[in-house]
Amino acid sequence: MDALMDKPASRRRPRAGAVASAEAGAQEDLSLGLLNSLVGFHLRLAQDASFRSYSRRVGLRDLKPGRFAAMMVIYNNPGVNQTALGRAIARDKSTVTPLLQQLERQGLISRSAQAGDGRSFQLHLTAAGERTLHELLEVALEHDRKLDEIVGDRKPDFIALLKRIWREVG
Amino acid sequence: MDALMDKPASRRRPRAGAVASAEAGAQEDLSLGLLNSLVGFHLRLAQDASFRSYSRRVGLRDLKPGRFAAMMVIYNNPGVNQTALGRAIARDKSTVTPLLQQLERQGLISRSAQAGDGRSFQLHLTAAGERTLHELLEVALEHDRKLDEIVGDRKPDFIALLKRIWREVG
DNA sequence: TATTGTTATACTCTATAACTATA
DNA sequence: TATAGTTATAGAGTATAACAATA
Repeated sequence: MDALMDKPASRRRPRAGAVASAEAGAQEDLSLGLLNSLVGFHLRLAQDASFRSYSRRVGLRDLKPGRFAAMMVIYNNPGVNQTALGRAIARDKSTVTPLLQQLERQGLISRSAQAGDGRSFQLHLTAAGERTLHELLEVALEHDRKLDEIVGDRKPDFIALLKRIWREVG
Repeated sequence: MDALMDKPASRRRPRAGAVASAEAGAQEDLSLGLLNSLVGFHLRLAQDASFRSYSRRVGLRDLKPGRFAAMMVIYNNPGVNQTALGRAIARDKSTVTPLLQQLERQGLISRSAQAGDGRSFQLHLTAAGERTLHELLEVALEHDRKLDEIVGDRKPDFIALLKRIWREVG
């Protein structure tokens, strides 16, 4: 198993400061070793970069990815309840509650009692919510267009892989 | 732009409870609409799933992905300083500090003053650190093997895409 | 008993800004 | 002035567990 621990021999004990003094663009200068071949590591960095980029774009108009996803699901599944929504976006119901409370306070969604079941709410977007979603969608698509440029025609394949990871690794 | 907002007509106003009553495996039952074609959304879910899976595996032995990545970089770049390390793993130096303090307290890394520059530390793994990294690496590889199964021979391509996202979208 | 939603609580990760000490 | 590292602080996001109302 020691092959796992191999690192470039020339790096074993570099003269002091050789690596440490690399300043700008350091991430290219540093060796990542095996880290470089781990899907999980790159998944983390890519997601991180994508998230930050989206946040920057959407920044002024407030609203974060989690809320955007929630609104999309409500839009596409009017009347859905909180628990099912949570499952759809892979978040616990206790995470969903404050999210929806905020959206409701902002007048973007409505929560109405369900006829048959007194425990659930039916979730709907308000007119204002649809307008907001519309704007957010444009920002999201603009952001994703940037990703599209990178992914190109491998996009369907790429998304299929990400879906399988989500479903099979979780 | 209204094509953006299209949703399945049959879902426009489902009879009450139709969607909300879907319980197990709800994420397949709910329509994600355009969300489904956004790279960013799937990136988020896939990363999330991968992270949770890794945490579960490594759980008992403590230590999270961020720390693992830091140890890998130190291992592969002995003598690196904290700022450069931060850049390599895409984290601010103020995020790196407590991380390294903990690793030092646990005897996994050493921080020694640098000859030429009194401001920097040189980071090295201790013998215990190398042993721990070795174990963690096995867990990480085991985890990544699961991802490998999914990605298959598209792995180089897949990683290349993730890297480009990280570098170009950030 | 099981489920929906709420709350209390706590934890992890992260960054910004202000600081010290060096350069 | 500029850089390395630390600290104080704050904020996002999340989950677990206990709970009330309802099924």
